[in-house]
Amino acid sequence: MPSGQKITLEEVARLAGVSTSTVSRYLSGSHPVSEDKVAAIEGSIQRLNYRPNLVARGLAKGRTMTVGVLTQEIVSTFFNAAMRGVEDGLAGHQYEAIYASGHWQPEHEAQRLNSLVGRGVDGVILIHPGLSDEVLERHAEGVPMVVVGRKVATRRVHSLGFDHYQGARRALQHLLELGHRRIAFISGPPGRDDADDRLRAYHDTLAEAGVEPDDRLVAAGSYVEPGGLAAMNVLLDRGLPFTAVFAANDDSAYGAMLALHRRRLRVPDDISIVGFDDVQHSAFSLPPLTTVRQPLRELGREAANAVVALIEGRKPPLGTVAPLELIVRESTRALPAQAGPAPSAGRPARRRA
Amino acid sequence: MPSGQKITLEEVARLAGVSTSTVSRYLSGSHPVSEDKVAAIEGSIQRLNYRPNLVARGLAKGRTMTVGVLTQEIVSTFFNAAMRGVEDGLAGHQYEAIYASGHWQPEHEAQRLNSLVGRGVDGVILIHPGLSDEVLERHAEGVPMVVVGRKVATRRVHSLGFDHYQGARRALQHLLELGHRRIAFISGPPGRDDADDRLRAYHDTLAEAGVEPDDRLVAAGSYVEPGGLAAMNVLLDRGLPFTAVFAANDDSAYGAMLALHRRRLRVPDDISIVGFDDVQHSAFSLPPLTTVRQPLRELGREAANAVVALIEGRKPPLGTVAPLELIVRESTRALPAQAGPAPSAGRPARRRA
DNA sequence: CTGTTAGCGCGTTCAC
DNA sequence: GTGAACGCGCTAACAG
Repeated sequence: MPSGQKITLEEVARLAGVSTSTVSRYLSGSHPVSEDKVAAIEGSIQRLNYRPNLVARGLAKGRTMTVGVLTQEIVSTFFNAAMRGVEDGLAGHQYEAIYASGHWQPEHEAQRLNSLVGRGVDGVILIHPGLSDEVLERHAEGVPMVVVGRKVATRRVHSLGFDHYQGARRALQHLLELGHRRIAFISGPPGRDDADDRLRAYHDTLAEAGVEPDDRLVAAGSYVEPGGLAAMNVLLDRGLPFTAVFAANDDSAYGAMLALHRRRLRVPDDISIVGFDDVQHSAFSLPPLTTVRQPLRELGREAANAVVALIEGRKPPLGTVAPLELIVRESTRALPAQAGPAPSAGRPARRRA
Repeated sequence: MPSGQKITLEEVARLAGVSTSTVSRYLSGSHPVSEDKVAAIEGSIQRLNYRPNLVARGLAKGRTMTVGVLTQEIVSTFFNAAMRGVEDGLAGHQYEAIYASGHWQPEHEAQRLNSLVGRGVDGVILIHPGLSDEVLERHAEGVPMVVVGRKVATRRVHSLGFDHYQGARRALQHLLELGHRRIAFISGPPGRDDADDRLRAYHDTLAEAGVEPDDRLVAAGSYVEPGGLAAMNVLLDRGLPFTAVFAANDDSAYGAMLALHRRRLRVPDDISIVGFDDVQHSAFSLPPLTTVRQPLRELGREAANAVVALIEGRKPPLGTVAPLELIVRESTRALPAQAGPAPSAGRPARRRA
């Protein structure tokens, strides 16, 4: 009795002694169906182990009840947190997500986007897209679109994101409050909004605190561990003293911490370090990392609600995006006020032998 | 001239002055089409910015050129490595992947699987499924199915996986070669094949080396950091000396390392530790973790090739799955042969104050 | 409430 | 080579 596979609505109808429309109506609940027919239909469905063909349904209705989610990398704890949020959010409604990734290549990304649309998704969510605003705008003509992680200067695409500038300021203020003055910065890939925002916050916050900026305290990272490691080495090799580092993201911080470890510098005893993102691992690194938490899952959830709203013709609730929060753990500590109360000169970091 | 959205094959045909069949043939390349018509069609497609409706195509052909990938968590560096491999592998053929996750709940998993099939995927890849062999077998009647990470005792579903037993043995041998004898083990969730294999390897390998097993040196972890942390605390609290720990996976190792750190025990000076998985972060932990690498991406690629073969009626190439490899980094070190050459008694770990 | 008739957009015979 | 039908499985508009 285990079914082969392809049972159609028609067979169910025949066995139940009704028309296909009746079965269809029963399935969708769009119109009332008499008690006895319902019973017959349910029995029929059971015996045949019928499962509706979503493809056919999609063609007929013009809607597939799916939304496409396009990220840069499926393989990334970072993106995934957002994806998980999208899953959560969609589950509440009747939609399902189908994912695709652009692998940081705009052309590939565009192609995947086309594929998603061709596949009939009712809406799309782009997480940190690399495509230009114009390209996005054009595509948005065809499907409801919401962009996560970047402001898109275009109505017609709904964009959602955090205030990285404020988040970064919190990190810097924390360091400042701990008495640090010589604070280095490991940047993210230049050109990306979020990376630029964090850099800007670095400059502004220090300036406001009366710390004169020193570009030699800034090194370029790449948002991944090897970049953080290299950047820290550059910083150390320049020979300028500093007592704390703000890394543009957690992964960079990990790379930097390894570089420090290699030179026998300890965190936070010799150098304090704060990251950005609060990826899953950050609560368990050695030492646990002080960082700025991005509630990505929540953001993903918001995004899901927004697309669904867009799809159903409502206007998406304006971003109630939570503010970025500083999570203080153990990679930062107050600068011992040993060399007098002078706040303008931190204790220089020890250099390698 | 930017299109609204829904241009159909028919419109393309009309504008090109040919029939829909001709356009269809041009698109699929199934039959030759005359030069001039080709030109007209191409022009028409360009001007209209036509994109085929994959849903309709799927209905008509009965194939959607997609394979469903079902994992436990989208949000997991571990699963994702395999997913990335699947993406790679599928890219080579014409297929695309659509993902879904079961969140460790078999019912949910079954439901998602149904949804994938209903959505018309031509095949499915299940990564570490929680569903029983019987359930899998039943579903496999409908779609080509390949299971990754678990042996399914059933023809009809093709399963692919690593030899965790051998991998774990390598880890233990490494520790043994370094002179360790008192080796603790932090297990994974009991009942899972891979976890059980690793535990078995622990017992066997030590026994073969003439080390008498001591169950008090085994603590239950859960494959996630908090579990590793708790397990290590249990181990330490038991008061038995040990000089090395084998953690059933990297995340457990991280938790364990944090526990050690809290008690001022250093890795590898006081305790050596080896993990399992080699997740991305492991090359950058402090210290970088010695671990057993699972080439998941390769495995994912194999899985992709296997489904495609199954779908196209060929028989999948028998698993050429690479052996697990030990990656020696800095979390393990030779036991200083201080207390004489006696190999049967390691230096006890210091206990907390 | 329910059966009948049309399509949804595209692939695929079948004749020409 | 090419066009005219028909059908994939299901929903929707139209009569009863």
